[in-house]
Amino acid sequence: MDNLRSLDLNLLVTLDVLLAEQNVTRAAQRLHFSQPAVSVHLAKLRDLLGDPLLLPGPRGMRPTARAEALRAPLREALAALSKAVAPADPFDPASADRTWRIAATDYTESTVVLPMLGDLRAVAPNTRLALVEMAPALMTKQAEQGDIDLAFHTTDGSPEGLRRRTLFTERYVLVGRREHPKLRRRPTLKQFCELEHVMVSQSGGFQAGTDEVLAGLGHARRVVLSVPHFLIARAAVAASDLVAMAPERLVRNDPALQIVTAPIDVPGFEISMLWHERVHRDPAHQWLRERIANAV
DNA sequence: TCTTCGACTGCTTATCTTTT
DNA sequence: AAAAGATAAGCAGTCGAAGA
Repeated sequence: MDNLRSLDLNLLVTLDVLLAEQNVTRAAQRLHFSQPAVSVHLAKLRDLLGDPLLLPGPRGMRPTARAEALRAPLREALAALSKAVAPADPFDPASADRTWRIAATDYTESTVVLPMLGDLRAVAPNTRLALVEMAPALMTKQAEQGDIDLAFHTTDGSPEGLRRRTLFTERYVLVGRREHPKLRRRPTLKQFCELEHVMVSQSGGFQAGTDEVLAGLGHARRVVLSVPHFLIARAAVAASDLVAMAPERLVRNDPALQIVTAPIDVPGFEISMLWHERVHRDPAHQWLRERIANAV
């Protein structure tokens, strides 16, 4: 590439037209330059390439052997460059064979990825999906390096420096197994506190938003199981008399579960999808993001 | 950090030179 | 003599260095 540093690539465009027209004046017209401008271009090209390139002959300007040898490769190179800087082709899901890498928790896998999976398989059958563990601290870097294409996170506390789009707002509901004897009707606050609860905490904690709300009301519940993932909480609830305050979308279509409105109002959360500026305008990424937004 | 100034570039028009 | 190419002069825009 070093031999290109001293070369104004526009001169090559002029040379290409000159070789086609074999006439400085006509080349100038095609390039929308004045004749002297193209004449100067030609002089520079002659100097640069150490060859007269075009010589006056019996019928206009005739290319030298060097110029003739340049004609085809120059054509090809300019066509390739032109293609490279052309607007990106629109994304064609039917023929695409790329792999998507998405950072998600088990909750967003269930509520965001699963609902769009069938659609994705049907519309883009040759693409692949890799779900990777969500690590908020690494997310921005992963997105920047292209290790992940997309991530999901609660809008509150989501990593800085990424583009985002809100997908939905989630609320908490009280959930227990179907036929749970204490959930035939909406429990009172006292009954709610007497139930045995399971909660989700990455760090094995026993305090969550629900407990803060209860504390504000002068109450406390009995959390007897703390698990790091939503899906195991759901499974535990389905298989026992434990109950949980769970995100509604995670439990609403599960026939093994009974959903009840809780006697307290626990603030929900908002889920956003996040992506890097680098892929913001990429047609393939735009397509995927739109697909996901529509599916939820 | 903003402004100014000079060098440089790439074009134009006008004109000269060369070729047919 | 006409057509085509080359050169000259001038103008506008850009860029980097220097100064406020």
